[in-house]
Amino acid sequence: MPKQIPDIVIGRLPIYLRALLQMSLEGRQVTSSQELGERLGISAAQIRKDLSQFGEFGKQGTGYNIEFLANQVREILKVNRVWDVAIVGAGDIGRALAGYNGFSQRGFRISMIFDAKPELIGGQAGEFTIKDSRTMKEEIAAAGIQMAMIAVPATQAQAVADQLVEAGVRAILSYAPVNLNVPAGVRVQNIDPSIHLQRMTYYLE
Amino acid sequence: MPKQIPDIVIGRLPIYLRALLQMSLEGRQVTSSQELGERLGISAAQIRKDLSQFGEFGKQGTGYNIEFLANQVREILKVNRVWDVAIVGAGDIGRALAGYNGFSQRGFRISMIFDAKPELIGGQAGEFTIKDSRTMKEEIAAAGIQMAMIAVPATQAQAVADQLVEAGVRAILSYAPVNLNVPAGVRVQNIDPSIHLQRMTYYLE
DNA sequence: TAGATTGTTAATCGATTAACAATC
DNA sequence: TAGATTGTTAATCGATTAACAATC
Repeated sequence: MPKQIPDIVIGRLPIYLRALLQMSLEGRQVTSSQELGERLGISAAQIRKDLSQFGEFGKQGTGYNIEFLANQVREILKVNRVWDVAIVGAGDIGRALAGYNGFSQRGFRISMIFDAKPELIGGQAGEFTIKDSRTMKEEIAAAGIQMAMIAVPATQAQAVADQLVEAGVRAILSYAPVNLNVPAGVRVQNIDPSIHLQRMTYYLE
Repeated sequence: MPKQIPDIVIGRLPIYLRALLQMSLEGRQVTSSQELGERLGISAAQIRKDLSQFGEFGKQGTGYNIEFLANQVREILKVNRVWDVAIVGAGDIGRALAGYNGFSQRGFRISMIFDAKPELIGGQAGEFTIKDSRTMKEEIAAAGIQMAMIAVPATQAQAVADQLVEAGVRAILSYAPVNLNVPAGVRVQNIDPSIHLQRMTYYLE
């Protein structure tokens, strides 16, 4: 059995990766846990500890080669490959996601978009033709797609999630402002701007 | 000095509130820490512990009155009032946010939207006229706005954040895929779909 | 009353930090 | 070599859970 890595550590790796990519864009070759920590507001010790769960990626005295470390983190996170992602819902958010070109550099490729509204089906969203969500389950299953983003109204989200799970999806990023219940083995991440705003008002006057 | 509440507790309160609102919509009057916990995948003990940081909101033997508890949580989070929020960036995401009607029930009101592109300035985004971002700092300061959402390209985000801080904004929800550095006392939340997706691929095969 | 559920304490569990030998 | 920084251990800190008296 492989060593059990805390989920909170997994959650920080994408942040590290994003910072490494930015440093790389700035033309930097090498960094240190201290520098990375200062940029991210995370302690240097924590960064070293997190990375040490997976191997030894640095050199004493000099730090980490940025390109090398980025590749290692990509490998750990399994984003050194391309994941097909389905979008469900072709409203404002679904279309914004379909047109977003930031996914490809990060390991993802939008592969289908679905909606239930007859007036949207057959229309365009980014470079995709919007498909009928009645065919969703079989198309996703046939394509072997494991990841999906939900951008449908709150009232529809649970039903969509259920169908996605039946189709074999095991990772869901939901923009619907409701809690989704899924079986063990299926991961869910939520994006709800109101929730994020409400996390901050407590500290305001 | 008021008791110091862990940020992780504050982070769960909006989740509780959202679940309470949903129960309320379902016509329910009363719930228990156990029921709430089952819906959210959180232990009942944790919910009781979290709430007990702020007061005694339940009744032994019966549980919590949903409407009452929701109001208490709103008060704790300070979303029993309306917060004006500025949007910076009128691309796909900014316009989706400007047109989103879910904010008003959750304590927020979009009040302005800005962009730097001449061809967008003066145009419409939802019910708003897009303003010139050169006037952003003074308009936000004049209106006393404390919250903003950033929906500009990654390359612009830090400069925008700096201006927002200068204008008096103290809570920023950023959709730009970069880490923002802000002074102490300013809170930042990030929404980056790639980061959320990358948090899940580790668990896939 | 009997049953249910809270609020809270103490115990457990897990995450973060400090410190430093190893070494580039 | 001297200085810097890693990887790792042990100590600290903080969060979660279990358990139960209080009480509705």
